[in-house]
Amino acid sequence: MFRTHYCGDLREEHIGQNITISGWVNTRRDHGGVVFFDLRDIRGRVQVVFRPEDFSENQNIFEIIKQNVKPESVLKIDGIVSKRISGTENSNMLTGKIEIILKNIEVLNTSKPPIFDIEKSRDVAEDVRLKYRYLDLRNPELQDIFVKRSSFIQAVSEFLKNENFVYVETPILTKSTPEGARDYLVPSRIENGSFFALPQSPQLFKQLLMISGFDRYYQIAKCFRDEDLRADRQPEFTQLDMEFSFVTEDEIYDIIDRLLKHTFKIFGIDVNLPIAKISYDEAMSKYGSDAPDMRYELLINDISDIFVGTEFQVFKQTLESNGKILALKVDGGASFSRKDLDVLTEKAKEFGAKGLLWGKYTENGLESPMTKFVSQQNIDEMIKVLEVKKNDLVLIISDQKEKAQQILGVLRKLLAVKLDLIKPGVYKFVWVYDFPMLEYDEDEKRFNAKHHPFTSPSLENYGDLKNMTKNEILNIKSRAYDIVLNGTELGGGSIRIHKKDVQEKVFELLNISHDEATEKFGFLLEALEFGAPPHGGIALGVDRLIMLATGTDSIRDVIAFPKTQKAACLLTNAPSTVSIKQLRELGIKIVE
RNA sequence: GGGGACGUAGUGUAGUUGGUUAACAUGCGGCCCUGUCAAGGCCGAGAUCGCGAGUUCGAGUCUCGUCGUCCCCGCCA
Repeated sequence: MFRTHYCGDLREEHIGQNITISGWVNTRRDHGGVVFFDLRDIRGRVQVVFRPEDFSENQNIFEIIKQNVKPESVLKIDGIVSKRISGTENSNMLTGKIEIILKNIEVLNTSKPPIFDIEKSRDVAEDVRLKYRYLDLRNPELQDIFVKRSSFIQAVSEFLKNENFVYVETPILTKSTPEGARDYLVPSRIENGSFFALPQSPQLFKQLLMISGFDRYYQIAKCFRDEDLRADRQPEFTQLDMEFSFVTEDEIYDIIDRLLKHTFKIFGIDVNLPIAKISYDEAMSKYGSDAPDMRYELLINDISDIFVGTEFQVFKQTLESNGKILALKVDGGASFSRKDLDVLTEKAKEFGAKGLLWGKYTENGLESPMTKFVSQQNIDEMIKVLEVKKNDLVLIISDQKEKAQQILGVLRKLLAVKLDLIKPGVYKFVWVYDFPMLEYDEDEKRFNAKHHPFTSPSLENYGDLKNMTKNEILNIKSRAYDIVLNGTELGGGSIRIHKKDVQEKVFELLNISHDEATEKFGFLLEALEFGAPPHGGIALGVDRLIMLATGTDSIRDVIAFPKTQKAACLLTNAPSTVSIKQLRELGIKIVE
């Protein structure tokens, strides 16, 4: 038997017991006579004491202690749990009041010196960590994240079982639908020249499951998108995917609210219900983002009206081309240095701003590059409307509405960090609803679905699409919603289209021809004709959720074997070349 | 596709305006040490400064290229 207890579970209550533990040597403290070492397993670590006086009959053990009690070797220890000598307790360890008096030791395996210090692995360069990920994952902090991730999934299953959800697995080898993200493709051996695609989401399958009558479905679904990576984006990620029949938005909000409250307890986070709701338009105009961070105010203001009739060319041109003049008032920001303002300006330009206007309100009035061009009356009014106080800073972007909102949204986040407005341990959820159904792609000169093409429009009677103007079409809202946590989109969903004629009309709007729609989604359109129930659903990004809930800032910390920014696995060296034989079977030739 | 940061013993870092023996910590090896918990003390080994060109009497340091890791823009319905 390898163990009677886990190392990390031993406490004062076990004092006097003969126990057996197995684990890895964490640190060794050799005093020449008495030797201490910590043994570590998934539950924690405990101090083992080797007392030479106990082994005067057994010289062999001295050699074992010397040679094999080394970092990361794997030992089985028989011993007695003892209360530590008064004054030698370690309050930093959960097992710090006791220690194990070694009676017998068995070396289960040796270890080369680890590439890096396990307990400090998070300070090591990431490529080294990823190459030796199995060592990195011995770090208790990382293990804790994965244990919590596991508890989260278990709590989800428990909760959804009580709500009558059925767990169904959908295919990984599926059909390419080149809408949205780039697909990962898998060549077919049976039919050379044909390809499967890995799912970007189980979207269509879960809708089919609703048509099959499963009523409520969920899945912990692996999804794949062949797009460039970010700190919060991996090519392969996990979604908690759900779909409901006979459901309205409010019922979905309610279940997700309760699901989040239930599962966030695992992270020691209390979620206040109901979760707040904000319309897309309000989120954009106040927060400059469709994923507003509600942990701080710093709201965007529209000051266009003040400058109607101004001779200041920047504002004048914006207003003439139906743009907006938007402002952020930054409390105490007048103390920003020239360099601070340059950084903000650079950031604004990175996101497409033509420039960033600023004004510091000081003893001498407004100090700003625009005072030369704007009337004092306008400035006074702006100060009044924005309630600018002495020592405040005003940042102004004058541009097309959406762009100005987006840029100030970015600056808002930057300023919140700079001004330390974000208090640790605060978790603010918000639902965003009433999304526009479509957005216009300037490059391709066509409409794209903002959510996806199966999202129900919110208008019951959206009339003859052919007679609608571009602006009217852009004003159609969809029955889509996102759940946002601390300024990060955790997930999104929608009430789907369950009528064939509506789905066809939407395809038409998206400039997807009848033939194309039949080719790509014919199976769905046909299924909609066989009694598809009204349905809707949502998917939550599990990796992002765990990332936020555990306070890590990289998605790679919550994925056991993540990919690098070039989508490679440094541990296995994937992707890699394959044999000519494999390629021949697939009918694939590599072009140089 | 684009912008930026970084790359020096196993690991984490320092290395001045280019100057001859590349430093420190930790880890590793040896010895000493009976209450430590990042144990301590002494000794020792360990680096073609990511790779390749170039400038120079001389390059870790400057230039160009290249590879890799990270952050961001585009992209991610």
